[in-house]
Amino acid sequence: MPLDSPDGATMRWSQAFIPTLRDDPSDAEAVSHRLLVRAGFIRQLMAGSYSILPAAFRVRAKIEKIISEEIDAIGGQQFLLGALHPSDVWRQSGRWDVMGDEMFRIVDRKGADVALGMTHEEIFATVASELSSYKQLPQLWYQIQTKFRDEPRPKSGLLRVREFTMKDSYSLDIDQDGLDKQFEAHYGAYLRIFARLDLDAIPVEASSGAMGGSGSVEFMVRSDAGEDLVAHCATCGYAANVERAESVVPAVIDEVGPDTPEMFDTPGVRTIAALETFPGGAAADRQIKTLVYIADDTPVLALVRGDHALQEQKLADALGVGEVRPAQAEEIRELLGADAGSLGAVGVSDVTVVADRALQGRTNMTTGANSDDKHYRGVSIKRDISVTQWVSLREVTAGERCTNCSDGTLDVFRAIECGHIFKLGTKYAEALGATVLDENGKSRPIVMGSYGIGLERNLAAIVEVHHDDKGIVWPVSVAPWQVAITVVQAKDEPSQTAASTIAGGLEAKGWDVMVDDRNERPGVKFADAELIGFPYRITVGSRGLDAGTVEVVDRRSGTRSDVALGDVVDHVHGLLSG
RNA sequence: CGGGCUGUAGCGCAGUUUGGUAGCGCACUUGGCUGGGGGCCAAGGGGUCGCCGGUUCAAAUCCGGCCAGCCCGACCA
Repeated sequence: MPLDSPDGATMRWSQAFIPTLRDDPSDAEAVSHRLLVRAGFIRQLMAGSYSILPAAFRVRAKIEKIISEEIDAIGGQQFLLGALHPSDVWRQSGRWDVMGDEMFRIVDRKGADVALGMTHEEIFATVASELSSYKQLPQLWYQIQTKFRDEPRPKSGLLRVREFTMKDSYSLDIDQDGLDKQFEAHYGAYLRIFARLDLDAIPVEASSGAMGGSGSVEFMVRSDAGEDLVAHCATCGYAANVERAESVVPAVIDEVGPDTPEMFDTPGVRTIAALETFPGGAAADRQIKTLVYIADDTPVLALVRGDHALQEQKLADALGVGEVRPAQAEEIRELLGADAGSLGAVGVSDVTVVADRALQGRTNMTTGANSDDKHYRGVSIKRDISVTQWVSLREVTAGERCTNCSDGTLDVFRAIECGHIFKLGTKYAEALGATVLDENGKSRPIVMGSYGIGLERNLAAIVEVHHDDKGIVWPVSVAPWQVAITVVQAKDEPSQTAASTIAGGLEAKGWDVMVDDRNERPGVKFADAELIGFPYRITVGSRGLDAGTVEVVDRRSGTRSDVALGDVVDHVHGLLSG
């Protein structure tokens, strides 16, 4: 029996609302967006908000069921919290300001600030304040509920929206050890969920970003429609978001250089590349790139090798701030007295200088002199620059050596973030007063973790991964209907009768069946079935019935086989169960 | 928020340069012929041309403002 749908059901296409389109929608770029609209699963209401039509609702319901089964299996208790949040809990955690424009805010009739929930740490922590003893821990709480985020740029259909459903769970423990255990439990549950969704999700090290906390793993599904970049080593399996990824940087052998830096004229030179070709300049890997960023209103200098790119999230993480932004031209001039293109950190004090480790110990380097059209050569970093903090700041690129194993190289590819798990720690419990007494009668904040999966994004990711030039190819586990029965001649009574009999047999075995009884041309029905992506299709026509057979088509492989009418239910049941 | 582009029937589009009262394909309705890969014939229905204002005898078309959507970038638990 199929676990996913113990109660099979039959739908007649002539009664169904599945508005398929003959042409691709003009505004859809991503494959999943194009196919989900065209196959009649979704319609856009506004930017970042979609109507889920019946076929998509069925898929979403199956995804939801798989997720809740796996979270229940690790001890989850399901809740349903409000989507409307009072501002004060967000103020208590400090995120009322941090979230900025991404939070939808409304004012109620009394003039009070209210938010539409974008995540629920604050609310679960509020509920958790009723816990009073360590004996009540651990707890694992979750819900499946709508989140609202006013994304600056919704895109790619269901992949990036402003209103979506998320399964978010929260672990509550007395200590870090308990958190680690629940984190591991989620890690396993997530791998099982993605396996059942037929998504090849790679767990990767990630930045915790504005969530805070110590540990963070993203589950990434490789796809060109993805918005994240993942560095992956096929040899050892190392995988990390480029926001965190590291790689081996071959050492550059420097000359010792002069005793002090030498300033020299570089008229018109404003870029690393220009200085490479300038007489008396230097190769990019012998230059120091100096970037000015603003972190929490404070300027900082970020130093990377001339041929390396700064990873902004790494800088933000190093500084312990939510985000950093490049300084404006005026801010740069005010700070260093020169324009971008002639900047350097030599002799700079009173400013935080964060440098990439690839620069450690380098000598005889070239960098800007904080005076337009002038650079220094012969810069020895240890001697000439006061570095506040040495960290990894550079963004890895494909083809570089893996840091985790001796002989692997890194591949960098786009991926969809299908799930994300965080070790939050005590931040929210402390802010909202969720404390319990430990065995010594001492009050301690609850240690929390939070774990999210976006339902519609996963639905879209499945389409991104499972489709061909004819349409979607749903995995059996989440197909809106696992079988379509195409009645070739709708007016042929024996065909309709045979289709109903087969549908009844499959339904009794727990499968969801769509009978295409529409009075359409066969070609239309075949094309629609392929577009929508039923895993198996049975063709019932007078030609076959005369010989006592129907045709079974496997959507994925395209394999067709004639099966005796009396055997087809068992045959297809076998295919679906295998 | 910067850059690019687009709003005309349910969907895909033409018409805008050069102002003259809206058109094509698909879809839809009715009837008929068909019937194993988007078939054919005939007759129909459907549009405040994104919105507001202006110019003009006359605006889808020209001018001004606004709104919405898409793509790239910034941004993004």
